[in-house]
Amino acid sequence: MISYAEENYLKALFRLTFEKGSDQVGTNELATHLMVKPATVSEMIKKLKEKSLVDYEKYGKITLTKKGKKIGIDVLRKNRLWETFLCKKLDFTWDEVQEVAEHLEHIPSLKLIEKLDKFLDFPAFDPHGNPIPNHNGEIKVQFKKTLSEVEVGHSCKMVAVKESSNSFLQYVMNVGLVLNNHIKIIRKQDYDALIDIEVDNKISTVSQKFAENIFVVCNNCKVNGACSKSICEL
Amino acid sequence: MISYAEENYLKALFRLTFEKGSDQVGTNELATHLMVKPATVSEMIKKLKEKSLVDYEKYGKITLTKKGKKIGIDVLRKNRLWETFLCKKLDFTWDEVQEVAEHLEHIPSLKLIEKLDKFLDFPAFDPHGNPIPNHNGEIKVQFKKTLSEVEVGHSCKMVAVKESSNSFLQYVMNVGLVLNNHIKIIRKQDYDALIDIEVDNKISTVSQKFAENIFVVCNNCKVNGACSKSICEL
DNA sequence: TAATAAAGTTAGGTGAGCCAAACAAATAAA
DNA sequence: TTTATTTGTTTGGCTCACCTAACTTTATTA
Repeated sequence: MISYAEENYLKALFRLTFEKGSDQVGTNELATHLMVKPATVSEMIKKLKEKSLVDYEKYGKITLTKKGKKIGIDVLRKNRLWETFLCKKLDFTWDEVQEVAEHLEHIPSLKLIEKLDKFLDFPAFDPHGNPIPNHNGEIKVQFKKTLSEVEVGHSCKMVAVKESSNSFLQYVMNVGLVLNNHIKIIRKQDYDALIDIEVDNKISTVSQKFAENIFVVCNNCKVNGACSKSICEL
Repeated sequence: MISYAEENYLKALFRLTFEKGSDQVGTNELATHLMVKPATVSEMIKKLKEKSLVDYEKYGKITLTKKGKKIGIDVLRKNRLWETFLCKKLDFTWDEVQEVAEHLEHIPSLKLIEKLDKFLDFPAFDPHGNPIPNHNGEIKVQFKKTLSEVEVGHSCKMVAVKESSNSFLQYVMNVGLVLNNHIKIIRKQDYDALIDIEVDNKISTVSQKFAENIFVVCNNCKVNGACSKSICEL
């Protein structure tokens, strides 16, 4: 049996490794992410190792085993399906869903999540634009970059947000940005790194920090020859 | 802050008092209902008393305070709304919902439950025919009796089930009984208390025990002059 | 390379919620 | 009314997931 806490550790480990592109996670890093103390992580990792959910040697790095990774992905899948449900069916705004989904993701029922997936018509992306793992644990990956990387004069489409804090999400809404909006880079200020963007014929000025947290796919500048999707298998 | 366990105690206390029609609950009785040991109940009741959620004197009976009752009703409301959701939207059968709803009922978000209520179009009864408290904690009560009380020759309509065990619910389905089905009492066997009932022109034989767990409203025999509904206020 | 900083571990402690076993009170039966 | 039974309480102990404080190892930098 996997507890709520263990599920959270496995989800966090998967997210950290997936987003970094490296499967090496330190205990302090994990502690920060989970908002617990490093001592607590040391203990928990010991337990997860005994259950063969992570590989770990003292003073080394944590890596998920296949079994642990599967559970982490499943929790992430549940999280994102519930977020989608809250937005699409219950009219939550996207800054309201995270807190509730953190709880819903731990409801233990395979049938529930499969039925929910069907009810939502098998969505591939959640309200923040993040990919939703399918029931096999496969994840569609977009060749996205951050808004800050797009060159002046080029256009792009917002496909996801990197941060998920309420304050950031509310800020994004205030700028008038919505998922799939087209954005044109009008100007970049060398001096203070401010960026002028055009959305719906309206020009706004945003900071570098802001732009680093907006994911886009770019029309002019293909990555790897295409902006399409690939699959990240378990 | 109210924990999952505390919520379960308050829900159980409310259900026991509501179904018995008395607000006196013993610790052993509660322990049985919650499937924990009496020692555990004694401890927990001490805590609930400190939080002013129950009234209790040593070796006496437990009664809910107004505050405790409200929480109990709210948990029951969540439970029944989620059950309705699972049946109506996710195509769960009514014997599958209880287990999952036991978890969903503890998701802490007022907004969630109000939006869910609206999404389901403010249902007054759950898939088992049990009343769903509204957002003020008011409960519609039907003047129902058990199938076993209906006289031979009389007809009635099934409005709820008393038991909620999987085996019983599956049995009910196998007999071909569905909520709101009309049932006619054909014969009662004095010797072994078996009852012949007619449903959809099909005659089945059921036991006394079975009939005691089926709630009906009766066409021929009015209770209190009517079969309509009243409101149980907080 | 030695000193310092950062990262990670261990030991001991906490509250929640459960248990078994021993005990005490209240109620029912002889 | 005395005994037996049921009901309820207390004590000490368990696991889980967290903590602080002290310590050790590894990495960095002077």
